[in-house]
Amino acid sequence: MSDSVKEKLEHEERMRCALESMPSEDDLAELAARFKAISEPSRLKILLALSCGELCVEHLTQAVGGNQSAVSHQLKTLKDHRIIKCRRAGKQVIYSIADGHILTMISVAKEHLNCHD
Amino acid sequence: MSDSVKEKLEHEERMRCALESMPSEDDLAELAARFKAISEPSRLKILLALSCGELCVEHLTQAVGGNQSAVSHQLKTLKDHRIIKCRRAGKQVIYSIADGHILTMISVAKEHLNCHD
DNA sequence: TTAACTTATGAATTGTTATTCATATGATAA
DNA sequence: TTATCATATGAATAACAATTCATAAGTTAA
Repeated sequence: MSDSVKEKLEHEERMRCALESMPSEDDLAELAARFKAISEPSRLKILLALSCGELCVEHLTQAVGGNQSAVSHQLKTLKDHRIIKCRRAGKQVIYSIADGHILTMISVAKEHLNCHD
Repeated sequence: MSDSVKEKLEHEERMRCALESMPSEDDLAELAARFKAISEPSRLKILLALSCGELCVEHLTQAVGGNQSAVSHQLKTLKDHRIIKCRRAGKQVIYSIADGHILTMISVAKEHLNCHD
C-alpha cells in the first residue's frame, strides 16, 4: 500500500473517531459555558485564590482587588456553572472549588504558566 | 486556642497563600485569554476533533459542521493562543493540538462530561 | 425590633466577540 | 501561466458579556 493511501485511510479513521466521539450539542454547549466561566481574568483570579482553600467573600474581594458587587456577580457566574460551591457560616458565605476536575484544570493551568511560555 | 481563633489563623494563612501565589497581571491575562479561546462551542468542537489526531481544514469543517470561513477564523484564534499548531502538506494545512497540557485539559473536560453531571 | 454587617441582585451602560460575505493568497497540475 | 483547489483575511453587522450603581435580603447582636 502506498504511503499516500495509508495516510488517507488514517485520516478517514480519525474522522470517524472525531465524529463518533463528539458530544451532543447540549453537552458541548455546557462544557463551553463552563470554560467561559473560567476564562475571565477576575474569575480566574478567584479560582486561583480558592485553590489555596476556602475563602469568604470579603477575603476574595481583597484577593482579587475588585469591588464587592463585581466579585459577587463573578461568584454567582462561577456557582451557576458549578465551578465553585458555597456554605454559609453566620453572616459570611464561604466559597470553595466545586470538585477535583476543576482543581486539576487550575493546577494544569498553573503548571502551564511555570513551564516556559 | 479556641476553634474560632484557629479558624481565623487558618484564613489568614490562606489569604497569604492566595496573595503570594497570584500570578502577575500579564500572566493572568494570557492564561484567561487561552481559556477564552477554548471556551467557545465551535472551537471546543475543533479541539475535541483534534484530540483524535491531526486533521486538515476541510475535515475539521466537516467535523464541526460549520462553514469554511468560520472554521478558518476559529483556527486562527486557537493558533494565535498556541492552543493548536499547524503544518502545510501541499495544498492542505494540517492542524494538531499544540502540547500535552492542552490535551490534558481536553481529556479532563471529556471525563467531566462522562462523569455524571 | 432595630441597627450594623455581609452578601446578593436588577437594570443600564459600555465594551467584546462571533459570524458572515466577499475576496485574497498560496499551492499544484495542466 | 492560467485554472483550480484549499485556506486565510478584512470589514461589517449582530449577539453577548462585564462593570457599575443603587438597593435588597439574610444574619447577628444590642
